[in-house]
Amino acid sequence: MIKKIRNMDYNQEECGQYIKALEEERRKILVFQRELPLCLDLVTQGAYKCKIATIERCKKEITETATDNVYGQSECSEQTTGQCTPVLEQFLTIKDSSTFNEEEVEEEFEDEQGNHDPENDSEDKNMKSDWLKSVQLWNQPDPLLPKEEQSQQMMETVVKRDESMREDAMANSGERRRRETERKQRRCWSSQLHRRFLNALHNLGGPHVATPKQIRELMKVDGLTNDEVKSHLQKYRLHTRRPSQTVPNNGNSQKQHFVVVGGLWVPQSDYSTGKTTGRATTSGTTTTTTTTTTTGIYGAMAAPPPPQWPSHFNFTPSIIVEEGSGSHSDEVVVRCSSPAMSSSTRNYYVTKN
DNA sequence: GACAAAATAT
DNA sequence: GATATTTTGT
Repeated sequence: MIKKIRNMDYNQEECGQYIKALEEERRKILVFQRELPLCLDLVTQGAYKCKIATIERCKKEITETATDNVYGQSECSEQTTGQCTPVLEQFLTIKDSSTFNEEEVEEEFEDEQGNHDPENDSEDKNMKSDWLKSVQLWNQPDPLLPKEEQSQQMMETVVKRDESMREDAMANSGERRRRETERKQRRCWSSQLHRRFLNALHNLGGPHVATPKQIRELMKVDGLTNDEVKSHLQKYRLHTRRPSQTVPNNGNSQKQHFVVVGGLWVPQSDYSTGKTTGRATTSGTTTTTTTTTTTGIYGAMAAPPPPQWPSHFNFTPSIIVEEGSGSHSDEVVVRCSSPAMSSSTRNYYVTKN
């Protein structure tokens, strides 16, 4: 008897381990459920069937044990039930664990999504029962139907189930993707930050020589990422690139004018107002194109800036002053906390002098 | 809807 | 790292 129970426990343990392993694999595959829906299906089924098998075996064993007890009497009536109870518990927990694991997986999603809608629970359960129903349909085809139709039905069920699973997987992965690819908060390039950027750019020999990484390192701004610098640099390069002749700038006295200082576009107002100190001397790359008159300004420039770009910045001489100063403060880092503040430079490139 | 900035993908 | 594309805010 005890031997029997031990044997049973052993089998359960063995099967439990197997289930555990299957579920582990299932969890792993779940990550690739979109690519491997069938694998997931197989593993899930494997675990499920294994559980069912264990449950059935346990039932059988229990029945046998009960029968033994009834007829074999005394021996271990209390002990046996005492030992059988955990089996029952295990039986229950197995079932629980089967549902639990699905829920666990879902919880993982929910955790990632961060929003768990309790109203959907009933729906989930319905869906689960549907899933189980389909399994049942699978295993127990309508006895009234002829064989071909049964197999047809089975196939349909399989296909349907496959499709629904794939759809689920798609939906989940889509949801997951949406979560994963949630956009980071926009970085606002304050004038100060941009100044640092320009400064670094200048130190590195101009926008076409400097690399994002170098720039970032030179800027020494906490939390600033390569990507951000890269993006900014791209925009900068784009805007400082030689534009196609037709700059709708002519006669627009509203627009600010710019000059090239050391390969950097600087508003003429800043550069020509005598604010520019000390610069002009450094590296060989420094080509100070002196300012011209308001009208001829772009003619002297290698690449006139687009009407919009730097006009939002105040290219103050502090570009040079900050040079080499190892100090960096977080104050230059501005995160657009509210949507209203984000995006347009019109709003957030404010001079902080 | 156009546009620009910033983020993200290739 | 450079460039293209997408998303986002105005």
